[in-house]
Amino acid sequence: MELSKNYIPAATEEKWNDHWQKKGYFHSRPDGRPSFTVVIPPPNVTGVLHMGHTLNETVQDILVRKARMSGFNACWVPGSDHASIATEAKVVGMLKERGIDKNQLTRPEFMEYAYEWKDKYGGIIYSQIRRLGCSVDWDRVSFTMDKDYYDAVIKIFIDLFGKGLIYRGARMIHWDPQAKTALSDEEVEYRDEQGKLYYVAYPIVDAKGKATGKSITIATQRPETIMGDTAICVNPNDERYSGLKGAFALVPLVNRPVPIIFDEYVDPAFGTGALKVTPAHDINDYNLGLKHGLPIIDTLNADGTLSPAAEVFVGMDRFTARKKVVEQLKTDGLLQKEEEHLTRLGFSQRTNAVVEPRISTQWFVKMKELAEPALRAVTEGHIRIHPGDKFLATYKYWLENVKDWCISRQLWWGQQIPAWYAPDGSFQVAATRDEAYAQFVATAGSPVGFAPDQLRQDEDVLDTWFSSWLWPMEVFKGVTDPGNPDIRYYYPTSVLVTGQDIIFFWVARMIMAGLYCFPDTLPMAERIPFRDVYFTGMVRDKQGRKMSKSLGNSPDLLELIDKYGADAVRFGIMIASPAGNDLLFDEAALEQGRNFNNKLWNALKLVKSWEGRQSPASAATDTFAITWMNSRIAQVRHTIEQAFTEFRLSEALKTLYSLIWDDFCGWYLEWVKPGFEQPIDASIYRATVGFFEQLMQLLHPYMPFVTEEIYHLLGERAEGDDLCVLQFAPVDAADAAVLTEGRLLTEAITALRDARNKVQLKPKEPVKLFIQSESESIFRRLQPVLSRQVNAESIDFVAEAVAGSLAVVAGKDKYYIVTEQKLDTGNQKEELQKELLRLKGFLDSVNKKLSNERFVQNANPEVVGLERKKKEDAEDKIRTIEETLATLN
RNA sequence: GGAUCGUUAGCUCAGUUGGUUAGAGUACUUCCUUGACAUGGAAGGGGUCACCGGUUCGAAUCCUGUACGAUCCA
Repeated sequence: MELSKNYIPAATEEKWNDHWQKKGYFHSRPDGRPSFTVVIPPPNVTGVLHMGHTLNETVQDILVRKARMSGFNACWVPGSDHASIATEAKVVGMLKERGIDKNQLTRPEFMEYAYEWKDKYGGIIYSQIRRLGCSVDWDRVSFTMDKDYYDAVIKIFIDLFGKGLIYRGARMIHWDPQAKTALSDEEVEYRDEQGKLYYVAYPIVDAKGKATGKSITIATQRPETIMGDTAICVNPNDERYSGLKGAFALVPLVNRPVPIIFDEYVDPAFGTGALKVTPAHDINDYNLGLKHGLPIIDTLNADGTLSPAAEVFVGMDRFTARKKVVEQLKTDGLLQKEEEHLTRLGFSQRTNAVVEPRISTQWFVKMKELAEPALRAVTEGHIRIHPGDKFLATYKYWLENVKDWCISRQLWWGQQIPAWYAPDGSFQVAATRDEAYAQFVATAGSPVGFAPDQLRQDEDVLDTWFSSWLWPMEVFKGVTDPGNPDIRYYYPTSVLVTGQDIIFFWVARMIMAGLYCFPDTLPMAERIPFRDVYFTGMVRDKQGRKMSKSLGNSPDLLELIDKYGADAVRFGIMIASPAGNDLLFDEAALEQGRNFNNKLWNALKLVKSWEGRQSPASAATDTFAITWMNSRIAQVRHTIEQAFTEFRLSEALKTLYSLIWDDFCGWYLEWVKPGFEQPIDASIYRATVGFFEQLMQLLHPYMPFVTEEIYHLLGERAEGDDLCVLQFAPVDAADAAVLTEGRLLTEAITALRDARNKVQLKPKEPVKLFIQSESESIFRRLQPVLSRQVNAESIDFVAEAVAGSLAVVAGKDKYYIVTEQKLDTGNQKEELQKELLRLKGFLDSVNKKLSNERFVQNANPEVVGLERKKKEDAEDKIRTIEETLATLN
């Protein structure tokens, strides 16, 4: 078969995806093997995979494929979440384009459109996961709005409510005026914005409302909330205002007298030291209001326009109203000055609207009781956070300071809250209307004065995270069908791979939910949702900026795969991705991946070209290359195994890359390569194919397509003999002596090539080589390889310098190159003298250490021994160079 | 403002409990196109490990502080 000049990924990727799937390799069902379970962090249905996902999915696939090839029953569950705010916004947008107003639709009608949207766009994510080569179990795709999943969410809600862990109440919450819904604390992103501080004078009046002619000046960033003021507050220790006890201030624009109150909360140094108190629109003011018994005047509507309570500018948007209020204050002569002010504003994570603090009746989860065991699960080591517990402190801090979780959202796309209201406003929590009615009857103890169909279900839905926190359990039906064979086999899952940005949103809450769902009679180790959490870093662009839609700096995954191939994309993102650190995404890394594919491909071409010209195996064949390659592979496999246990996947890949490129392609293949059109010994050919297969197997988790392709091209495979399920052989022990000899050989080759290079001796020009060494017997074994690698037509061993030769020193050995070419050897002496100087400096430093009594006394005996060895080596090398220099004079 | 982490070659990063005069990749320089691969080969140059001080026989590594940067939280 003719192999193409370069590797063409597109030709193989689809083929192997189909093959693996047809074979059902990625489908898992419980059996006698240990399980290795991973649940995908569900990307939401609205989106496409960005580079952050790509990194996450690649890491998971590497772990899963490695486990699948290592005796585990690997199960990777794919899925997506319904992303209630984001999806609803998209659906509303779609409706708008069709000229439909959401408010004119019934809830079921809206849901129909939402599902239509989900069916159309929800699949994009899955096709991308497939293109990337992810070995997920497609028979287990889960979605947070699936029937069972929906039921699970409702069940947990009812359960938590029954235990008093969910309550309904009026609190100050974060309000998204664009999506017109409440948000949890975590859904608010704070950013610094340049704003203005307005200094406004409030006339002072006495208790009877009579003007005193004086005024008090406050500084505010939000003049549009002035109409909601119900007090002015100053610090009791602030002497400037001590005369105002019992006085009142007149709120501008609405002329309402409000009391002047005193509280140490106020910072006298900020602004004027006087604070306007607007309990309806600021969390701190709200708390002040509670403390001082102030009335609450809510001057904003749900959509962020001014409400009738504002009295002025009613119906106007809050930001327009701000300008209008400022104008009016100017007209009234109450605006004293404006100054620039840097302020931190909260934005809705989903709609980017400026969030309003708002008092609202919502549903909350009590977090304290859930947080305590979740904290213990980590601090007691049942769950390990990687890398290096970098996030342990963050995790602890959040759990120790956690506030109640607002879980109701004023949306339709999501699980509708199972609370049923009677006409009098009282409610029962139950899965169905009938159950709720029965509960009303049971609670009343007598017939109630209304019919079941008069019950009204709560209009609101639950926060998406209130469904995704059940993910590791419910993808195996652990909530709706507890104790089923799947949940018993796959739970706890093995490792969770995710971004550090959702440590609170998701990771912490999953741990809470996992511990809550299983009875605490079970040991904690069986209740936790996963044993290891691996946080990947953030993917940034070349300049270190976050990748974001607004910057447009996030590349399109499918385009990258088209351009470089899925394997190269996986390689590029992994090689640049030190454990847990942010990675600067640069297409140059993908190029490196593509080049690596090509290198593998060309090595394949070379090996395949030998297939047809094997000569019968002969015992006399030199096998140093084979012994050495064997040991190198064993050595690297140890390193890789160790790296995997520590989730240092990038490092493992680097090691493997170097083993394949440098050792296998760079050295080994050159060492066993037959001469032009010469036959190759059959045993060497077989060994070479065997090494190649092993290397492809090791690389497979990282680059599944090209390795599977090469594995099949290397030889005829029986049905079902596929790399992706080929089990790893036990790791051999590496032979240290052979590795040392290998180093001696490669160092000799490099030194001799360097010497040739420096005297402009063409590679094609053959030389006679003489070696003066105490390791003669080793060199005799290495002779065939060495002579070919440095183009020596003969190698002889000598006891002293060869006259008229080019002398080369490498380590403790001396080499003499003899050629008929006229050589300019002028630099040779200088080079040696430079090296001599370096070595002498080194020897000095070693001697200094060894002559220091305290070092010899205090240091570890092994370390002292090492220093003595260094001293001897350095002295040997110095002697070698000096002897050589002497012959040059 | 608080907390956490970081600062090593032009760039991106390794450097595991302190112990060879600090390593990769990439970029750069020189040479090499006939037989796997120029998406390549052979070789080379490049770092007082942010800064100050301390602990130690010995510090990129441990400690105090400074500067700068990042992230999270308020």
